[in-house]
Amino acid sequence: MLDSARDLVCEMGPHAVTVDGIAAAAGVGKQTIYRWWPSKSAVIMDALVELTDPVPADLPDSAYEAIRLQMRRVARMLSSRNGELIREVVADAQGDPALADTFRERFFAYRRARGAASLTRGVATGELRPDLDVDDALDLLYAPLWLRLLIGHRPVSPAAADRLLALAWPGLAGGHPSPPQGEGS
Amino acid sequence: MLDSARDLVCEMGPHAVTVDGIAAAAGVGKQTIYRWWPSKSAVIMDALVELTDPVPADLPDSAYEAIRLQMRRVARMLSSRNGELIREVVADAQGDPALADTFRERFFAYRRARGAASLTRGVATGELRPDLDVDDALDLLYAPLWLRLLIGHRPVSPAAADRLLALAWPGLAGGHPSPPQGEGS
DNA sequence: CGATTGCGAGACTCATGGTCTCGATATCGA
DNA sequence: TCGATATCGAGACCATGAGTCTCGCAATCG
Repeated sequence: MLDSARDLVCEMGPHAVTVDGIAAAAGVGKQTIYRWWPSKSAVIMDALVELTDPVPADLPDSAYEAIRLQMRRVARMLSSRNGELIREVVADAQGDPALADTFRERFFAYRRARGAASLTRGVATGELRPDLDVDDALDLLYAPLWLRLLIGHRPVSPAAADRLLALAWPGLAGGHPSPPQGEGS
Repeated sequence: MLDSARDLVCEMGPHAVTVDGIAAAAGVGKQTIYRWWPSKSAVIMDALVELTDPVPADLPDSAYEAIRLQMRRVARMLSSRNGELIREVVADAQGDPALADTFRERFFAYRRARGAASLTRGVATGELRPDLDVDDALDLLYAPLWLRLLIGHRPVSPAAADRLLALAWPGLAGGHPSPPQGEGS
């Protein structure tokens, strides 16, 4: 039933999702939904967490290629119908701190950890600069994709992922570690 | 009155803003609000556009410093109360394409153009690589700040802006233009 | 075969965006 | 000065959708 709810949520558009709609589509009573989930947002959250694809497992040895693959995967996910779910949850999370926490902990952080692993490995193998701040690097690489989903100013595509990685890479790999004139205020 | 509405919107939290609330706080009737704006979201949009700070005008000659200053300014804005307005608008924009368009055109693109100018100038002066894709670079630099506002996984601070710029800089300035093994699929 | 429980269905409450109406006030013309 | 008209605050009203309560049916259990 959790599955059926998830699928049925995906059926409809991003904002056309109502609890009545979910209940009707799933062939259950609204009360039954509220028996398991505390709120509509929680349902969508669970649908989101459900679709967490199984670990990709076999990543290339090259950190660059591994990260590229992960970025492409994220781009694909964000541009799929699942992206609509994410937009919905993120929208609801503004002004609902509890939901925001849940989203960060159960979805965002999980994916982020996977990306962090590749970066950490890259640091270990020397492909990435030893003093790399992994969190900053993750933001640099993935935030553009996420923002494109949320703002819609540009398309989220695997090609965009490739370009962004290529653009950011020298900084991550360890070109001259310090820019022009240092960075203190 | 447009101003008063803006201020009063800022008074309240991000999601605690209701049209009745705005009307009451502004000391006007709801109808009067709907005389000027088509929807609640439009009111907040206008409040947002209103606070577009006047052009900073004097930027340092160094592209790096100019961009750094702009990023810090954005970080400050996003972490101010105006950030709350933005969160509200972006949230509403999910599932309201018309509002999303308006936001992109009247707020996002405007700010983006300012950032693009600095980048373009940096390309002209040779500080940035000649083949730089300005749009990609803008995403790389600013998206992390925006995403931190919207997801809240990390704080939006001027220090973060500095770190992100420093991290991205080698790629923008023109370290080895192509990463390890090209970038074709 | 009867009692109890589970659940679909849908009525109900409440909040909020958006519309309609009224009455007071302020302006304009005579 | 006085009446007509327009403006606007106030708030009633409607629609929608989240979340709760109630009912009745049916399946299970004793």
